[in-house]
Amino acid sequence: MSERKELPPKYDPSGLEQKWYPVWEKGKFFSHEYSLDEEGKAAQIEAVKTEQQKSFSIVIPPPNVTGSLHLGHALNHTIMDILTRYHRMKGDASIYLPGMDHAGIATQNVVERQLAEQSKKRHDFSREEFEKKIWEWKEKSGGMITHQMRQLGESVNWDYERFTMDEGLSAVVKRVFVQLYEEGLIYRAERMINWCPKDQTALSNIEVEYKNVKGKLYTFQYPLVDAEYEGQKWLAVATTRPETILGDTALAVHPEDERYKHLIGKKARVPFIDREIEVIGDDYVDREFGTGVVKITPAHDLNDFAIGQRHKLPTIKILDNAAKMTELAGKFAGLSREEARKKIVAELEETGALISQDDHMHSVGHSYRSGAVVEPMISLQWFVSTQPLADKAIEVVKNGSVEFVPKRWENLYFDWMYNIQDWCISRQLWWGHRIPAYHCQSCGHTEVSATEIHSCPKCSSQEVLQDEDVLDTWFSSGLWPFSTFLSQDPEKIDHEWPQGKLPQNNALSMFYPTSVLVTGFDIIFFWVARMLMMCTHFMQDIPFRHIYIHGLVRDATRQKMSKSKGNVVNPLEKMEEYGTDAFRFFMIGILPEGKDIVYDESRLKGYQAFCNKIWNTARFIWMNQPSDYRIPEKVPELSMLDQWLLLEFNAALEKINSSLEQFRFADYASTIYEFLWKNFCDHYVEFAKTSLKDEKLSAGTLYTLNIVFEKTLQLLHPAMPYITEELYSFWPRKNKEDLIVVSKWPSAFENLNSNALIEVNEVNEVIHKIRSLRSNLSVPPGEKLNAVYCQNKKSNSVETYIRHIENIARLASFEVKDNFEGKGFVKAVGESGDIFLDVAGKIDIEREKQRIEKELQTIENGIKSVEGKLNNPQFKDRAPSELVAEEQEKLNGFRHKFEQLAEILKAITP
RNA sequence: GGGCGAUUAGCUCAGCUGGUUAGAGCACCUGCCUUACAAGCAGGGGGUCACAGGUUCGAAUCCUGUAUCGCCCA
Repeated sequence: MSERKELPPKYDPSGLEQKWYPVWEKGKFFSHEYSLDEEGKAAQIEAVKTEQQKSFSIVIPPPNVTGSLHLGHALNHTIMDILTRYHRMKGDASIYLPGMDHAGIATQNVVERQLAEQSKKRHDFSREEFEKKIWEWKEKSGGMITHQMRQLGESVNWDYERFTMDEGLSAVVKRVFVQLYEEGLIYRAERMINWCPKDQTALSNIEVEYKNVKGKLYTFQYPLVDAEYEGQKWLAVATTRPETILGDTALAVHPEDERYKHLIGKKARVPFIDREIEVIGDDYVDREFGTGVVKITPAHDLNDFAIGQRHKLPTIKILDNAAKMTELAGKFAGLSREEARKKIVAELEETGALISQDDHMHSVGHSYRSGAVVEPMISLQWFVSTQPLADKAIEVVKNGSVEFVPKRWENLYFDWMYNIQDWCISRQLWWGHRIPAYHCQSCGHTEVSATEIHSCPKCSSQEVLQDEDVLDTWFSSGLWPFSTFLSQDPEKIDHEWPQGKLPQNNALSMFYPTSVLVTGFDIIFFWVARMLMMCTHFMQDIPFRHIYIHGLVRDATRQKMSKSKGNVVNPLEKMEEYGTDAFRFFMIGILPEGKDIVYDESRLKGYQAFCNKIWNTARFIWMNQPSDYRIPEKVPELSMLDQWLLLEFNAALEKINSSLEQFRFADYASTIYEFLWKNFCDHYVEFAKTSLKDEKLSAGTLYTLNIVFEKTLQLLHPAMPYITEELYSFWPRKNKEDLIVVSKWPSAFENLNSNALIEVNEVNEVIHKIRSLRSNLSVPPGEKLNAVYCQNKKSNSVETYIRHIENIARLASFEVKDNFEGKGFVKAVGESGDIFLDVAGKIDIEREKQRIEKELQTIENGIKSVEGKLNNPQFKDRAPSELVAEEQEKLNGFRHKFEQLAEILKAITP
């Protein structure tokens, strides 16, 4: 007899992660270069997929290198890993590609803060020195996320790990920039942009978050020159930003505003500054707002800028890059915007020019990264001309090449795409991809080139300097779905691209387009839109087939989780507390369809209990079979009970397959939860306790227990990788050395008798009815009763499984008879027959009466509802005839049951 | 102001193409330490499907309106 290792008696998740992850990683089982051979054995194959093989690919939405995984990531990553593990087991050439983006501002901030601790600043170093410091930091501390990803069990291919600043990806960025420039889709110009005074850089529109802020609406006198309004020499003007008065270049009124239209063309004088400006008419002005007169500061307000352009107004820049007042602000020069506002309001008040100041809620732009109030400014920056790119990106979603799941997120996408504005891509940072443009100091020519330039191609001057700015991080993230694969061969990029040919390689042809992008809706503009624009343009093909959008994880009170609120949950802590498997299952188990997710830890506890249940199920099987047991190659004879479980397994498998194909993860989780707990444990294992003692049944039972449990582990594996790998290693299957991670996804059992479902359901009903009666009548659990069963329709199972019923329902005897009358028996009416239970002297008649009355009520409701339908002549005419027949059948059933129950009620009433 | 979504049991949610006596998990109540599991087993209670109309033989499901809540854009 061969020795077998002992299955530990208690489920203990700790240690499973450390045990299995290195095995998977070192064995390269996450690599598509591993696949299954014909016998289902893991084998190494070439890195080229076979003809028949499908491919499945996911590139990670690159997390920020300074970050760590929060619950949102944990959810996101669990979903991606489930999909990848599922497709890998199905035999698809699968890759889940990991990596991070360089997060320009955030990373630079981290290192600047470190320098600040040593009382140093970025500018104390050269650009090269500073970049070197960031790389050092990245090597040392940037690995937080990869550590967490291993803990979470993510089956990513680490050989393909990418970073947006890698050599290969940087080469792609350069080539892309040059090509877009040559196509006229990148330009440099002075435009109104969003400026973050704290980080001292331009931002794109979507990096600005508008928040409603309590401010004040100041109304003050604006002096008129050679004009009057209602006998006064001034106009009342309202503003939320009095400090911008100094940069005013016009006053504006609505051209049809009867109050003011006669003033159009007249002059006003800017307070504090001796400058005359004109009163103009523009229908942008809202007559209802404030006094109906607005001041126009084209240099510091987006709308004012637009008006300024229409009316050819000068722009006067009164704020500098640090949001301090410039020389043009006269005596206020050097003050911050906040100080200047205070002073100006105070002076207006002193001179009596301030009419009122009222509390006012208004929307103010803040930098998404620093939180500072963003200053709209005119500035020389680089832009992507997005319209032509957006047209293609809209088209591929319109024509169904790319599908959002759930579909309605398309609306948000289209809405944004249709109103897209040019994208400001230059950032005044040192960390990022430096713009490959060179400015000649002598002739002013700008040359854009992927290779370094040392002399001006126009005037041959040697004084050529590379542009100081770097590109928006999302410029490189937008290329991620193909740059990650293309960067396999950095040399190819430089050799082949300049010849006008987009380089190809194996990885690209195998994995592009990727299968699905998994992300939160808040990121649709950041990644989804940009990836679609850039990839569709450069690859002439979509970046991904599906975009699966999930909600945000909120706390139990539906608040967004944030550090400042202190309600963040650290996924790593929860994984340690409950086990990674329970945590992962929890993440998808609570995932509603297209809604935000409410974090409810009691569910997590519940899934830990589920892990325990899985473990104990394994132990039950383990303890009830010989130590040298092997699942036989030849299928033994299977009873109806066995076939019932196999049929239930098939049903669960089908539901699981379709759930995963349709990204319905909560359905996947609940299907397997229910199958294992209810069908397998509560019903089949209970039957098995009797079957195993029966010589005729035991072989089939052992086979069924083992084969179904093994396959159930496989179905569970994508969601719960660790416990399934651990238990699989104990399982008495054919190829003992194989790992579940590369095992073959189950297919349905064949050649089954579908009557098993009906027959075993009948057995289950009989058991349930007896138990229910016992409980309702308060029969003590130890009391063994006699029972008789009269079937409506003859079937074999009930008679075959008398012993099972006796054991499970705790009966002294269970007999099947054609008809039965007996004193002291209580009768229960079931769908498939009547049950008589001998409870002479043991029952509580009142309770039983109440129970029956209640049941009568339910049936009566049913009868009424069906009768209503059948008595309606229109129903009979218009409803499909099968349905009418079905309803008639139902009614007969109800009536029969009703009569019988009424009879029982009469019989037990003294 | 424009758009999107939600409202089903105490809580979190299923219910997909209209046909159930409206479901699940957790919570709750009752009984049980029955040698796989008390992180368990068995039994049970609990809902006018937000409201009002409409379409239909038939509505939780489709349409219109109202209310409340949430999100996005301005």
